[in-house]
Amino acid sequence: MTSSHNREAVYRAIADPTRRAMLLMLSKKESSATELASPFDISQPAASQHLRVLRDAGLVTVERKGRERRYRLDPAPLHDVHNWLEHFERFWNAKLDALGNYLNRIA
Amino acid sequence: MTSSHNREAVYRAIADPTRRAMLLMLSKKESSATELASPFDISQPAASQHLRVLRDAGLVTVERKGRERRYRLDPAPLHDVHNWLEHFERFWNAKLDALGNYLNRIA
DNA sequence: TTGATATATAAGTGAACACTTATATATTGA
DNA sequence: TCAATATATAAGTGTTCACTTATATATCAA
Repeated sequence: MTSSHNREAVYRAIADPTRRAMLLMLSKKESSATELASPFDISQPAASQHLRVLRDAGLVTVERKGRERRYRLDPAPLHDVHNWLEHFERFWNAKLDALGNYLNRIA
Repeated sequence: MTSSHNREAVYRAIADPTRRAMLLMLSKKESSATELASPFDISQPAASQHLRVLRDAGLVTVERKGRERRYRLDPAPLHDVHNWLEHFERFWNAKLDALGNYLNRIA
């Protein structure tokens, strides 16, 4: 169980606002497919397809529970994105520093 | 100049590996379009189109310099992505904590 | 001025995307 | 057993994407 997920798939998965919202919902509580679909004005299959993309990206796990599927967040793949972003962190820190300096100068 | 950039555009921009690599290049040094295109096995217009997407997302700025265009990173829009990711940070911290506990237990 | 260089835009193409309706499958409860 | 519920998959469609070649524009250098 190498937890090997396509690194590309994560970026693709979070590129869609509906899927990002679903992930946010799952960060609050695990949910059924129906619950995850309910806030969105899309058909049930459309929601199911979004959940599939999230599954393929390794961002959620599913467990059958009666006739429901309980979806649970697996945030691990998001770590890749976070790590990538860290390459840029010093830049916006620098910008904020520059702003801070400027504010100090005029204050 | 409200620096208002489409929030969606950022996620779309970083969804492509070539564009992510370009952003990484620009985090090292500002570069011309040709320099940015050179590592990739794509046509000059394809690279130019990628740069356009990055521009539209507000991730780069351009300055004409003779017959070159100097591209410079503007990491600000990435902050949105970073902020969004922070909703999940506690989860992977929790996971790492659990791992840490486990390691402590067996060590 | 003319040719080379740097870059962008236009137009076209195939693949991927997000969605739909229709249908299949499994589970529950009457 | 049968109808309702929960979900996934299949098939089709219009849009977006990443790419190509062709072309336009601006600058530089001879």
